[in-house]
Amino acid sequence: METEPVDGTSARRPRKDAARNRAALLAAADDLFARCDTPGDITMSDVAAAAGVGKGTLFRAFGDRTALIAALYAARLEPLEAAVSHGPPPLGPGTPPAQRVPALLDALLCFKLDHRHLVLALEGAGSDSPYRAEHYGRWHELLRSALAGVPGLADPGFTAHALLAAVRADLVEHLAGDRGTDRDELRARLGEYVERVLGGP
Amino acid sequence: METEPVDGTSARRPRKDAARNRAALLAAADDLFARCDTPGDITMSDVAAAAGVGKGTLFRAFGDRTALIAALYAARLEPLEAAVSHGPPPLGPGTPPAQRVPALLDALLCFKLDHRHLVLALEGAGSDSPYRAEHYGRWHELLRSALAGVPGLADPGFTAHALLAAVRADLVEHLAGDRGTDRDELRARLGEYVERVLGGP
DNA sequence: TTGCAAAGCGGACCGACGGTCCGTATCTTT
DNA sequence: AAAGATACGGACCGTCGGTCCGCTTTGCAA
Repeated sequence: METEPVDGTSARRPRKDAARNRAALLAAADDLFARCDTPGDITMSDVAAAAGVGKGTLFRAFGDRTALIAALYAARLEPLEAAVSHGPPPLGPGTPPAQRVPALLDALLCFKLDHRHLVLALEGAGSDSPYRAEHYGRWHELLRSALAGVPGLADPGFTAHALLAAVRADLVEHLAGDRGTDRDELRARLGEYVERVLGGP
Repeated sequence: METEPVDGTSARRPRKDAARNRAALLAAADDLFARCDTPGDITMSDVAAAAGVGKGTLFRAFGDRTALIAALYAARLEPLEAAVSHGPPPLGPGTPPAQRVPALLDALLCFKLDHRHLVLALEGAGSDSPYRAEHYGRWHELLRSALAGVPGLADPGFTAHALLAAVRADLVEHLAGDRGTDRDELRARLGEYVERVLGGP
């Protein structure tokens, strides 16, 4: 006898305490990463303790450290991804490349400025390169397709990689955090740079 | 009574066995990092064992893991740094920026292609960002000063950061290693990109 | 050549961390 | 209410970077 509901999602409703603990863990992790200087300073035990649960619960809920951070990251990134995939211009689809490319990069820069601790934690957590993360692939493809509409660009794929590299979390952290560059100044610098890549005046 | 020689260098000649062991350790580490898939797979004990010395010797000689890798890196980078600081054009000083900037970045790209394992090991080793490494500062300053001679560039400092980001080790690894992009094709793509940044209309 | 400190050696040892396990407690369903 | 399923939690484990200290080697000097 099959009690499984017919909708394709094979996910069963989590138990109430499980859901509550998961939320507590996310909140605790977010808070801890926000306060600390270096993401590496926060241990998994710290997170579990701060959430008031055992370590087993933490690992049961998320699997491993990387997945925990990825879950945090995904939650914060979701509004931006929504704005990009079905929001109004200049981020949403249907915007001419000459406006959309700078807008995308500016949004990404702002996101990294606003969530430095998270992005640093994510890039520092995985032992494997950030380029294998699924969300990088999405952003690259998005930027590549936008760049494809810019006249005179020989290789939108490489250009997309290079532009995304200019807003990498640790570079942003270096400029904004260590060297204390002002947020708006940084945005302006990036804007000038992007315009130059796109092709002048 | 002062037995210290008068020349300012307070470094005492290392003992013969120490020098031999240090060399053996460097060779062993280089070999191991070259063979492995992921730098993280090589432990300090592995290196010591491969060199035929104890772990204490390894840490006595280099201090910690990061320093070991940095020593390897510095040894390999030295010829390039020499070519840049007092070699002939197009790398050496006295080259017009329009030629020197592409040459520098191409040389850096080739270096990272040739020493992928080392650079990945270095960037992956330090828990702190690569931007705090001293050699990054040197390359940034070098590139910045070259870019200062390019007309119409609003902020050579940011541009230098952005261009250096385009040849970061893990991006190069992603393109050349994972996606299997051909070496010369990659160089060509980078060249086009750099020209575009340099040569706005 | 012999003596003797200083320098170096090496591997047992340590603390920390990510991750696992399983007896017990809690929830959900009938 | 009873039973089965699910989750809890913290003791536990393997590994790794790094330290410590008794023993050996080296190089200087008499």
